[in-house]
Amino acid sequence: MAANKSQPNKNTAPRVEDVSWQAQKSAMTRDRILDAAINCFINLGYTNVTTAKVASTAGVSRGAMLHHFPSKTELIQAAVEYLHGKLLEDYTQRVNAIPKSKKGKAHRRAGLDAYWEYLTGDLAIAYHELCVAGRTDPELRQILQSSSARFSEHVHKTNAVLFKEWNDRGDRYLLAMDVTRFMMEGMAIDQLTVDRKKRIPLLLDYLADRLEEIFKEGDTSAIARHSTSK
Amino acid sequence: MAANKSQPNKNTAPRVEDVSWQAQKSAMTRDRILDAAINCFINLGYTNVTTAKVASTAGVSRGAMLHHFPSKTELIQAAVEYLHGKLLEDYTQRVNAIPKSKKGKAHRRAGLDAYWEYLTGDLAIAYHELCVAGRTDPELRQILQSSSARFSEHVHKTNAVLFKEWNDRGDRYLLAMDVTRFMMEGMAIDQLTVDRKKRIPLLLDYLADRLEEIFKEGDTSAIARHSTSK
DNA sequence: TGTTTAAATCAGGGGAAATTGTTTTTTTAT
DNA sequence: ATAAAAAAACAATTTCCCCTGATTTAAACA
Repeated sequence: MAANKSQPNKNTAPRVEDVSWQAQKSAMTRDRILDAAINCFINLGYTNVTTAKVASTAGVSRGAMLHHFPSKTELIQAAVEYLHGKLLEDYTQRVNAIPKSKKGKAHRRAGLDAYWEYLTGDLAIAYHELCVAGRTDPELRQILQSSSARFSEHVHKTNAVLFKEWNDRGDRYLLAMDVTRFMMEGMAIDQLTVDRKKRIPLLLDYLADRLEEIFKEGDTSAIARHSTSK
Repeated sequence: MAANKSQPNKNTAPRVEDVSWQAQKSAMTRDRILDAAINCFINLGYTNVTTAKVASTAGVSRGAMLHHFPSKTELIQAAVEYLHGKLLEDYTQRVNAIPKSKKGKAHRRAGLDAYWEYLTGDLAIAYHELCVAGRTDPELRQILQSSSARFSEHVHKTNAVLFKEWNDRGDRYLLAMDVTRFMMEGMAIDQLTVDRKKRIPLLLDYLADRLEEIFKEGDTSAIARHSTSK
């Protein structure tokens, strides 16, 4: 579950330009620890995470962890950044897994489904929990803010690439992004409390149709109606 | 902010069938404590709430609180039920505050705004936090579940009365309810993290237009489009 | 190749802080 | 005067963070 990197092989003669074996191993346990921290977020919830739990989950001693993260704060900080990275990776991976054969409407619909899978995944749930906890935990809030700035930047760029066919649509693009995001986030959050799985596909269909409406070539009725009602 | 009940008046002669003054006073401090507990949820976050904090917030001693709630669990339990009551009251109050003069589209739009105010209010935010915490706290989860069953029942009935003009619309009614709820919940959650106030009215306008579309008399295109895409 | 050196890892514990439930004392109303 | 309610001090458990000393391992060098 933890690091799926290849084990450093003692028999391969390391060349001088290679990072030393020790450094490799060190980086590996560092990642093991961060993965363990994220798993603790997922399984225990942020408030129940202690350094001891993370260490035991990672399978390292607390003393060992201390070499990488001298204090709990630094551990959390690193874990949040690591989580941001994994979130981005998870998302782009799901989007990239969409068959290239899908075009137009089918492609957009597949994108919605991918986003849904992402949102209801463990990583996104844990991240949401962190945000909620940050409301009353100034230190965590600080960490999240400084880290999420870079994250948002990345997401924005990634989306601009993924949806380059639409991002010259200005307001429509922003509207579609927001509607999708908020509605699906709302659905995902609700999923935590009550099980309404049966209605999910129905609602995704509805949302997909609304997006088609927004992006319909030359049709400005949705926008027009919107701006007049304001 | 706490109890806005009238102080029990010593001069009013209590009749035999009246509850005794002591009982009144006792019930009053009970409510004070529960209000304090909810304020603690709001200000400290569920995980940071301790019995001592609640007592000091309520302005009573811990010993006094023990008379009403012998253990922390019982306090939380009572507070959750109390919160459910206040949520329902908050919501219906906002809806009832809509001027009777508003009809049709304007009425629906006012309903949306009222729901938005409710969702972004302290009570709803605290409740959401409880739900999130319940994911990894079995005891709290239990409490929420047993209490939310009754709550959902109430909400359902209340909505059926509030929106009696539409709840004979079957699927359309359910669709509108879900879309509204999820999109607005998503927006409200996001509000916790980043400040996107500028886009909120825009999105509420869009949502309002979609609801009008759903409820447009005789027009089945939205539903038709939806069910065919399934 | 044998030896040295420095880094990484491990095991355990100290000790402070916080929280909960109990018990005792004081107040208040009947 | 008495019984309920509130206050306050008490006790004991638990939790959790950080540090110290010992051990292993890799790399550096003669």
